[in-house]
Amino acid sequence: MLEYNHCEIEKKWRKRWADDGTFKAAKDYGKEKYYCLVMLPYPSGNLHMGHVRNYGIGDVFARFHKMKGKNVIHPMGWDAFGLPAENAAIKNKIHPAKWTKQNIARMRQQLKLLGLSYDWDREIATCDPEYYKWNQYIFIKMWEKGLVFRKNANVNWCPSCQTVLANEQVSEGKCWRCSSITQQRELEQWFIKITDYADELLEGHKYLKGWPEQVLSMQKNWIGKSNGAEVDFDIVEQKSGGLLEKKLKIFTTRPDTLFGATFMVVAPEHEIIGELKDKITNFGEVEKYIAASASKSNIERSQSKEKTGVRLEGVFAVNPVNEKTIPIFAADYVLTGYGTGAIMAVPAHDQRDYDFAKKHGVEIIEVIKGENSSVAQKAFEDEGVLVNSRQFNGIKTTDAFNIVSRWVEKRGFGKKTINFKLKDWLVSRQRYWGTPIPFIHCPNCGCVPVAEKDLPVRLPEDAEFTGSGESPLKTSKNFLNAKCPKCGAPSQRETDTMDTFVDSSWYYARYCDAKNDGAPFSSDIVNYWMPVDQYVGGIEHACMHLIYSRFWYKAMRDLGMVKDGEPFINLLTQGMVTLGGSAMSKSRGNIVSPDEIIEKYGADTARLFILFAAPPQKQLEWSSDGVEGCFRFINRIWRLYDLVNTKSDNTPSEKDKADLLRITHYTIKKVGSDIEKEFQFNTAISAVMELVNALYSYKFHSNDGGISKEAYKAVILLMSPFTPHLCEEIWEIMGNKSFVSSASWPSYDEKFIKQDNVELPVQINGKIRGKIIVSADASEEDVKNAAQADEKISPQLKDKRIIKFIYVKARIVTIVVK
RNA sequence: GGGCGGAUGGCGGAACUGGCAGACGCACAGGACUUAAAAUCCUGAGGCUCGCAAGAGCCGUGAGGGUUCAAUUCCCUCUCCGCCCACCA
Repeated sequence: MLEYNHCEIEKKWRKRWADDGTFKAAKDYGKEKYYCLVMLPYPSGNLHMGHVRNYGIGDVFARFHKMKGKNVIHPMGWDAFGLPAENAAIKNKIHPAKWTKQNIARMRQQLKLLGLSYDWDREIATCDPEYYKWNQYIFIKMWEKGLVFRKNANVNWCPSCQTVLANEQVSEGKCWRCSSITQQRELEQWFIKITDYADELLEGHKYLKGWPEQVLSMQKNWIGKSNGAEVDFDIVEQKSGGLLEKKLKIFTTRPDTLFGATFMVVAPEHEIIGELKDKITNFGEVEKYIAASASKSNIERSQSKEKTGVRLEGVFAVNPVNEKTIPIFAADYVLTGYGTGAIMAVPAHDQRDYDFAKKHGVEIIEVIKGENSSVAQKAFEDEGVLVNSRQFNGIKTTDAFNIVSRWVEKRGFGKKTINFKLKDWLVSRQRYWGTPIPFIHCPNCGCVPVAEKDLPVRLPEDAEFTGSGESPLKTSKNFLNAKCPKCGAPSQRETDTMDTFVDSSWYYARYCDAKNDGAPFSSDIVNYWMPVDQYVGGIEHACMHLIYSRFWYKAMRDLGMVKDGEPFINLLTQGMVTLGGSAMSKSRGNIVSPDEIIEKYGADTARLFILFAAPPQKQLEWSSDGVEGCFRFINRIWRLYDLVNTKSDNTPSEKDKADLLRITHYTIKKVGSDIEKEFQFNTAISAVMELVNALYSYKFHSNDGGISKEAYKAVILLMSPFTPHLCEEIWEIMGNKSFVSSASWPSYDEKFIKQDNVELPVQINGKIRGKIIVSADASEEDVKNAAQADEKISPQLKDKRIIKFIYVKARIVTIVVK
């Protein structure tokens, strides 16, 4: 056979696969399906080793299950909207669409070089109107269902550029372009009511059996369900002593500590401060504090050790359980976005309240007593028994939660309630390169959705990208001016665009029916392919993308578009490929491109190497050490063809043949289970290496009745998901007319794997003292006799008494002596 | 501060459910082939001590303790590293 020429071989099979349509998903909806999905890339411009790993892993699953006889769908597309394109437009005066299309062309080329088994007919780019039309369509459907609403929210604002900045464009509180100090500014924004699904998102975890525990736990924290109570506190004016109509509603997870509430804290943004303006005697001071905390970034606010705050003089709250009047503070350690934005402070049993109370000289009352507990130095946050709590004294904290909240509820000043950390999804962006939100603002009718027949609302091509002033969409008169769909009055279009997480929340469904121009997809087709059988992507998407998608799918179900509620049944979160400790990314500038390796060694080597280097879930610090080893292994497989077909004068014994048969069948079993169950591609590959090593040391290739030829055939089949071009070439040389990619995965027979005799280590008092060979199904008595008779073991037992004899079947013999 | 992971030779990593730690590969060393080199094939190897050698003994999975005939694996305490969240009441 000729020398292994990766260039020619890989080129040849890329073309053959494309011409043949080998990887097109069949429209045979009666067949068992397998949906293999990899997270679609952002077209940053260049593939890096992290991509190779991600798509290499996906490709192994897709190819493996195709060989297992399933109808596989394995699509690819581009998450093509987003900020970098717009930044490039501002910096380099290139239109975002052009920049994005160039990048896609380049990266598609690189992906194709890797020989990934995609059905390219289903390729999508989220920036195409044919795709984002359906973002708009579904968005309007959600709006009709009451899932979309508008309210005010803060954005980062650069006063010098007069523009809204993304978090990413703000570093250390300064604008990325002009370094001005940024401000917070309130704008009316679009939201999606993901909180309606908070409970279901949590409950749905029980269906996600194939998800890593780590991701489920991260999502659980993110959704952050907590049981507690809302309690109303009356407010009195100090001067008149009169009760005000206004009440202060707080959320607490510790209603059992109500008697220990000695002050109240509201977030600086809390509306009650304005409402009590006339009653607060130090309002000037309070305003100053509010302004000071507004200028702090969230990070500053959260990192400050010091608990700052200001007392609202002239008003008091009344603790409803004991009618005590207690002071009210405004302090920025309380967040406006969580609960009611106000808390009752129980300094004895919450460290943050304790610190604040010490600083501002507020009373600390102990209401929970634990064993040797004391609140002299710090808060006591553990469980205990209620004290100083009137009729509840002596009750355990574990019971008190319910007892106290029921009592509060009966008395009418509060109720049990559930709170989530999960907030509604702010989906509007004041940017150009995203899906236009399809609404029109009419002076008569208000905010009106664009009629379905007029979708998509296309991005205008004449927008200007200066980086300053309002959103580029506002610079296009053609875009901006429109007629009201209801009354026809001259109106203006909404100029906000959608968060790109919208695009990636349902792309997997579009892949199933990617060319549909009458609907986002046909429900029947999606219901055949979905849910995704194996999703592969980075752990960094554990919370945002993987929660938004789950939500979106449930919302589509409630819109009658799909039948189930969970889009991804199994999830593999692959570890990042890092360089210098951080993930490869264009913005960090630590990209290692696969180009050089592909050119020098070929795509098969690149794929094999990244999968062999570590198990898929593990973080991997990049190093090219070992690439040569993988290339060598590929060459070893290549040359093995000649060796296996070489005439030999040696005749194998029955044992030689049985040994080769055993390792062959064992390897088939091992590789299949490593791919399917363990996700351990590195050990799957090393198992094949061992089989190849065994074939090299085997001396009877032509005289064994075809056993070694079968073993070699197994090597080619088992390696084909990892190094497909190489295996196709050898498969053809072996005389096969069809593709190895479409061949059946080999099967194994346990009867060949089972060994007649096993070697057992013999331990005496915890030390290995010898080895014996016994029949695999020998009885404990037989093993004991064999061990005692062994020439190395028997001297060790002399003059000793055997206390214990343990035989772990086919593993180890342990003797304990005295 | 909270949550979730992780730590094994010079390096990447392996070890089923508590059962021979270091599979497989890299790097390294020696040998064969070669005028020579590359490539290839074969062999060796965790550390320490003793021994010319065959071999023998001891130590060894981040540190310390525990359970067990037996611990990389289970329990307790601690250190370091990574990721996510971050004053969540």
